[in-house]
Amino acid sequence: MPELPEVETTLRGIEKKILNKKIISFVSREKKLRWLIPTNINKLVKGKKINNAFRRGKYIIFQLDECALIIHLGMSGKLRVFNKKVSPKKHEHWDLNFSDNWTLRYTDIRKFGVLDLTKQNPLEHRLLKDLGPEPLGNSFNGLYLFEKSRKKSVAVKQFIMNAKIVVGVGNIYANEALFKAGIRPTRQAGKVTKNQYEILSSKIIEVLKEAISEGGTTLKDYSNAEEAPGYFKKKLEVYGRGKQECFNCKKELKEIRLGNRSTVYCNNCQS
DNA sequence: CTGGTGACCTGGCTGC
DNA sequence: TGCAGCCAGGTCACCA
Repeated sequence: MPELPEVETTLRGIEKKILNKKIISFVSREKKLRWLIPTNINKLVKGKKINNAFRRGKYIIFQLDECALIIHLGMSGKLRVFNKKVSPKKHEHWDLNFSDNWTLRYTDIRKFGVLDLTKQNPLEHRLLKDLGPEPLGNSFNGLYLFEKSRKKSVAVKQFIMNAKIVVGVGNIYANEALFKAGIRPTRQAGKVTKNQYEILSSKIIEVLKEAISEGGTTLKDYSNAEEAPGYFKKKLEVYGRGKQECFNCKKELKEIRLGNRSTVYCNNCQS
């Protein structure tokens, strides 16, 4: 499901309902998502509160006293909050229950998501320690991409989707940003010029910010913490539009597979 | 090191 | 209607 804007939207939707409230229980109905869910979570979070909730890349982190929960939504994960008794349905894998009767519930059809607990600094966790800069942070820019990409033969689309280079750019927004920047996704990363990386970095930022302001992109089943869809889909220019006409030049958009991901671009507008 | 592929899961859609 | 095959917002593990 979710790229950075969807994770950000989810976090904004849940945080005010869960911060600084006493946790009465953690309940899991599934042993394993992408990896095993630690069996000691309830013991370690019960009676504590979430002091801080933040996003790093596509991970959501809840910082408690002496431990942190690390959450990733995978392809189909969702978090939502509610304050009435709702019995869990299929694929609703875990709940965090608070003393004021609010519940945070995780749903994930495909179980590619992650739930882990660490007593260390969560940013040093094995899944987080090698992540690249935040695209909406101040260390991300065209010069950074240019320098990181020298001598790399990988396609520029796979390059910007690599979380060790920059976090949060998934398939939808990679396609969109490359279209806006006029760069063909198949170009070797090391052959994209500094000037083009300046444009590309600003388009990545632009498309992510706009998607956040629209509440993310709902293709099939993404919904935020209040179960509302995102509206960015209406603004997609290439993703999901293979063989349709380019909004810019009216020629037919090409759809190929790159690194096993569907990739759409305009052969005329992107070079 | 790098790039490429398979793996993890479930469900929806397409086409025979 | 049935069923096989393909596809999906991610990303890690493993191979050459």
